[in-house]
Amino acid sequence: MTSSSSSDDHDETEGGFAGRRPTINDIARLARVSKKTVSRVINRSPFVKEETRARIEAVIAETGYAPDPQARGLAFRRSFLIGLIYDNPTPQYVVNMQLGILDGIKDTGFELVVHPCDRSSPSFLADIRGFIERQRLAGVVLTPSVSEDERVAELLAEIECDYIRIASVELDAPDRMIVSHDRQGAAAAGRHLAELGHKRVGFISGPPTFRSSHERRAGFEDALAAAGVKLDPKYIREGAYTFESGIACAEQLLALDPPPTAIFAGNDEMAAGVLQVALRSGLRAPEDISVVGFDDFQIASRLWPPLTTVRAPTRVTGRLAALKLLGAQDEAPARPEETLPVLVVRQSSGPPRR
Amino acid sequence: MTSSSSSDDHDETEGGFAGRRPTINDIARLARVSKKTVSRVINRSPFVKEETRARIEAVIAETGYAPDPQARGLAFRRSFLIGLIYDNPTPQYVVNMQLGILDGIKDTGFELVVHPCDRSSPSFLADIRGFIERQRLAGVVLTPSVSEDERVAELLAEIECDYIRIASVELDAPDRMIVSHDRQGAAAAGRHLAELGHKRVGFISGPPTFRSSHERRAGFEDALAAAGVKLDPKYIREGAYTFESGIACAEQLLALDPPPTAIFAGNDEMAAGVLQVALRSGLRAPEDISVVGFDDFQIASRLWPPLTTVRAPTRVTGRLAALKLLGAQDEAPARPEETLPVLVVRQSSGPPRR
DNA sequence: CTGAAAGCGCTTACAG
DNA sequence: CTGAAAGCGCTTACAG
Repeated sequence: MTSSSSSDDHDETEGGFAGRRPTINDIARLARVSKKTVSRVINRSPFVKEETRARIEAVIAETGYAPDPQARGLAFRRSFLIGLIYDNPTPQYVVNMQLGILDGIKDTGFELVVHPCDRSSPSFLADIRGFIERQRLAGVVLTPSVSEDERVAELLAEIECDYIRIASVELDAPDRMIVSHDRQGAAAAGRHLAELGHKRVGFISGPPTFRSSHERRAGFEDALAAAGVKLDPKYIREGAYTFESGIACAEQLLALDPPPTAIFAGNDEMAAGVLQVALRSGLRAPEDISVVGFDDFQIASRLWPPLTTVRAPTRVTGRLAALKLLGAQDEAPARPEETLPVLVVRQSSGPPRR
Repeated sequence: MTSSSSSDDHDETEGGFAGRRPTINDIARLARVSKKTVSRVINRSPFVKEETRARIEAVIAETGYAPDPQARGLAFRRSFLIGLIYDNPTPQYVVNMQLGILDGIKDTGFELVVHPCDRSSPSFLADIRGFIERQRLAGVVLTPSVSEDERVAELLAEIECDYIRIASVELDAPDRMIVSHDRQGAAAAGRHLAELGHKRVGFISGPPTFRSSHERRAGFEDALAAAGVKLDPKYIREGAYTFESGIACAEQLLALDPPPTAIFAGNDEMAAGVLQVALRSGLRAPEDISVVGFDDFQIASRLWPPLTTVRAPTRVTGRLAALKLLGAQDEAPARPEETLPVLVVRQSSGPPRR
């Protein structure tokens, strides 16, 4: 036995590499193959004899070997990082989305890098480009409203960065899109209010720059119409998806004569504004005014009365986006019902007084 | 001129590298130095002649060159990634902390990788270890309550990973700690209620497993005592920093005879529970019961009445943690007042009825 | 089905 | 103050 022929009489199982982690060379030597063959196993090449593969995998398991993502990335000219690009004021959306993406990349060796940005900044596009090119990202997930910006999509196509756009309408090729079903969620809110017997119904939309604003209005309006209730333009206001805009719009709507008996706000933040105005004015919900929101973020159940709202499956959406980005949609398919928004009826909605 | 002596008659300014980004070799060639010297400039070595440095920096600026973090990381045996490790149910805390860390690493070439974890999982420590070693993280920021787990600190020391612990008490060496001043924030809440004239004051603590629970209680109790108000044990309940626990504790406190005229909850979530119980019971705040929270997250101003609370400078704390981790505290020092919690008086607190 | 050579874009010793 | 050589831990051609 020459001194170089083997060293497996040393303790080279887990933690036995003199404090350093095993590398592909260690695995190759222990399994008596070239590192190229170990590489084939790592990358799931089909061109490896079953027996060889088994031997290599045994050594990998025994040593706890994990390939170095930086070295792989350097050779691949592409990192194992997924970027989440967003410009969203709602922390809970961001956190839920992150959790979902993390669900999707779990045990794949990919990691999530977060990148908030400012769509109104002059360096908006240059920032995104720099971020992606510098890190050689494997791909990015775009959430509204960044996802709705065609300049971003064009940029990503130009620099050949894989991406998934999450939006309420199909803005791109199906394999680059996750469509959230805002329209259906808003329709559930419309049916709910119609079923309760409301005729004078108010609506506070999000800003027109968000596609979801239009989708939620359309779903709501269609569902009302289907139940024979007309959404009167005089009961419609344009908000900005913010608490403050909810307050301003609610003040206007509740000052009308006659006022609406119910208000559907485009998101929970604005619904919170409606409730605050109502309570401040001495109105009671739902006796004097029914209020329905959209999102079902934590705030919804903390308000008084607890808010009837539409729960969007943000985390599931994030997981699906990650799986699609990694081309692994089939691995953990979501049940269809998991991807649909669902109406959560709490105490802020009830029949109109008369 | 030999064919290899120079090629700067080609267009090799920004975007002129035939679609590829410039590398250290391109810069070295254009600046007529070795790549080692370019490397010295990148790494701010003092041993470069000023004239040489200027020439290299000019070429870097002209070409838009940015060193590849993966290649640097591979050579350094350490990535340019900062990990945020947390087990925290409050989305807004997480998002604010992320924003702060991103503030701190802006333009440094480092990126933020998020890693939520479950402190109660049997693989908790192994997960963290795997995450750090696999990615060769440059360092991690730990937030409560992960930051308070000595096993985590020991693990990080063992694998020689730099870390910063954010906690309400000095648990570690100063250069590894960012101390949040929970005690002072809670004291402001205590002074506020004492000044309003409350004598029968209730307190709902966070879970004993969080150091902040003790700090907030101590600060509150001390401030009351200084004002001659005793915090009677019968008005103290142990919550869990959750909305539900706030409800449960409030139900108990408000059922006492006589009930407290004011309640300080250890965080906004529990304060929201207190307000919900009060409103549900037909009590009015602040006329029948004053309520004060801690955090000033979005929910605070959405509640009815808007919640008096203590605003913690989470984002600033995150920035300071990142700067400390990168050893650049001096670069953008925070003004001391930026790092202190501040009482935000809204409408949920007022003088007791009698 | 398997491997030896060259290379990804940087840095660390080591010289000078 | 500057550089040539070797190496970080992988993968991509290219052979066989």
